[in-house]
Amino acid sequence: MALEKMARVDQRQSLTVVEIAKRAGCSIATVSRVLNRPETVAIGLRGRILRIVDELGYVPNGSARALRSSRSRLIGLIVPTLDSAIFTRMLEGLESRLAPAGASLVYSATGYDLDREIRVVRNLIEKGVDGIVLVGTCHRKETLKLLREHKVRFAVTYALSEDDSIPSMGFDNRSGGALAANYLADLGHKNLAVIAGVTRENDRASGRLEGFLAMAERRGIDRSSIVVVESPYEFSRGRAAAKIILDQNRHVSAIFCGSDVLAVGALHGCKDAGLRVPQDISMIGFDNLDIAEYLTPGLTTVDVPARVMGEQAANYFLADRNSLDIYSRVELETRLIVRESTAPARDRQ
Amino acid sequence: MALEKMARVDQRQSLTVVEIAKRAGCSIATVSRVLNRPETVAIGLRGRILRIVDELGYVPNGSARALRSSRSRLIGLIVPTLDSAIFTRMLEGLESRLAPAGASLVYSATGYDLDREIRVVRNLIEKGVDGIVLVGTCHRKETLKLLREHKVRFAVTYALSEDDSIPSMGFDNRSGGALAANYLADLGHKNLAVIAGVTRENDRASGRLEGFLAMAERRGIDRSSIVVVESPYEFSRGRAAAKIILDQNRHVSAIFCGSDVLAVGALHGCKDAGLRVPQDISMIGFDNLDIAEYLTPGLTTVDVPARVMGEQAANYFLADRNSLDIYSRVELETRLIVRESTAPARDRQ
DNA sequence: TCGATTTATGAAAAGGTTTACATCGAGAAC
DNA sequence: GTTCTCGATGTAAACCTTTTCATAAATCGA
Repeated sequence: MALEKMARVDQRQSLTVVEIAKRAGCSIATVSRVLNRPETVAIGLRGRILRIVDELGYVPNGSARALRSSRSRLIGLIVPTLDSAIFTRMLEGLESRLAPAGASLVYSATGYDLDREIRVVRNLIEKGVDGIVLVGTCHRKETLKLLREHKVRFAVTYALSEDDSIPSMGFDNRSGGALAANYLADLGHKNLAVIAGVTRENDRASGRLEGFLAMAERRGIDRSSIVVVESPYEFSRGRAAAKIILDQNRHVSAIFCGSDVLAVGALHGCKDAGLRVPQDISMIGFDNLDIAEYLTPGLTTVDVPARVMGEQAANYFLADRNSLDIYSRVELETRLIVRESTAPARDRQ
Repeated sequence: MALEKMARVDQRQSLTVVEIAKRAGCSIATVSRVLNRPETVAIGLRGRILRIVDELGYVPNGSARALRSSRSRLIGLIVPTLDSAIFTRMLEGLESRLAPAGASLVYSATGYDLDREIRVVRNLIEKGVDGIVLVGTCHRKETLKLLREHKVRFAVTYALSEDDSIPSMGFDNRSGGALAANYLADLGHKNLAVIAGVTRENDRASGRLEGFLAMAERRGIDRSSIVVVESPYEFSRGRAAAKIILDQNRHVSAIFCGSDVLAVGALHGCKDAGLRVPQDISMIGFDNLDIAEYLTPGLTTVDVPARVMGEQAANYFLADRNSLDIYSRVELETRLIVRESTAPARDRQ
């Protein structure tokens, strides 16, 4: 009797495919087949096994599964940070597609540090992820080397890779910046300023800035006349940057911000300086965060298809080897969303 | 020669502990030891092995490791959504502590659906996570059963569990609501309204509402006089809710919102109705999102220690069995952050 | 110097699954 | 009726670690 009890305890300890097979009177191979490709098992036996699985509450051991099949159903997501809601939107897009397929998302942050990115990638590879989503095209050689040597599927988002061998689902940051410059030029603004993100080792921030400057020039605005300040994507930094710009250049009539977060801060910076938006100064953001619409004034901004990027990336990782090419490059568009923070330039001294 | 080449290809295919051992002239056990408890291996041999590991770029196979040691270094995070930045803050807190310990975060969303939560939990257990972070105290029995049967460490956040056997790191939502009611009473407001989150199967939303109503009553405001509207946490819903409230009750002088997201919307709803905040109507939010400070007017709100909850949860999951109790319950405080969206009640007809 | 204790290393099993290959039976083709 | 195919199932190896136990060497106390 004591023995029986112990046996029962033993069973409880871990419920494996062996126990299921025993109860169903079949081999463990068949149980495995039912779990993975049910159509290959005769309907009767299949039903019996499924019922037992359900009754006993059997949950397969993912580690064993991953070890043997070398597929973990884990997708790594590496972003600079989630502080700014823009990456969150991509994450939600990814997860929404991954979850129904039984895949999960492993999240890691780099804090905009490319060296840290290397370590993060290594860690994710160690965890056995089937794929990794990266942000931007600028990465350390070692990062790519790791990815390639370990044959981990990966893709780049929030930008389009020039390298054809690197799958990317994103948009052209330069065009986005150009959109803003073009619109400001249309409104007759001639004295421009930019609060860019930190452009060092950040292709998105530098792309937006470069695109803005190039288009401004094309529209007849002297590039060197444009005041550029870089700052990290934080409300307070945007505010401070606006202050710096306005202190030094009272005649600036429009500011383009590399992100909506910066723009929110800059809006306050203008207020601090006693300037009204858009009457005295126009403001354009980038990202089109949900909040942009609910600011006062509503923020004119460049919309970024963040959620779609996530969904498309999911498609890519879920695709089987053959149809990989179909999903390996997705070019999306930015569009200008005009709200109340921009107005025609007033003649000012 | 052809054979040699093939052998080399074979090696490339997957670099394991065996190869490291071969090159170091030791057993695989020793390699494993160097990787896991380096201090148990003689310094010389250890160095040699480490160098080889580095040279060859060996990365341990996490699945095999997890299978054998039954620890995956994966922590699951299950939240309703990341749309609202409040959960993002916790996520960042969690990740910031987990990453240095070599652990990673697996993210899953439930969309406020407790049945979906069951499936998500099962999926995470299957992935072999070492622990699971849950939001709130309200869960299906089956969810807890799964967690217990599979002996997965778990904790509840954003609330305090009444059940002592359930670890929680959170705060009392009722007190938070009470804080708001108390302050509005202090300001002399008598005609109150609440835009609560959807309270069904949501202990946080209902706790905040209940705490608010109870405190209002204590402060001499008739509970039944308070207008309550429930809506999902979306800007547009907050706006619509405010409209409903103001249409039906022009004499309402203060609105408490169950989240800052609702408050942002409600702020707009007031503007739509031609009311000025705080001169005509006061507004209090909940969460103290970063944006709250940057709204116009700055939003008075109840601060939630989201990041700290994440950090504390990480501590709990990182703790070893013995010191588990120390971390298993962390009671945090909410505090009222007063900004410009609240003002003393004016006498109005 | 000798036995006792500790330290460093190795051999081999175990962890739970997937999958290549073998087997068996039944129906199809001739 | 015999051979072939095909579908359903079983057997056993393989995936790559960690870890227990054993062994050998080194240290220590007396």
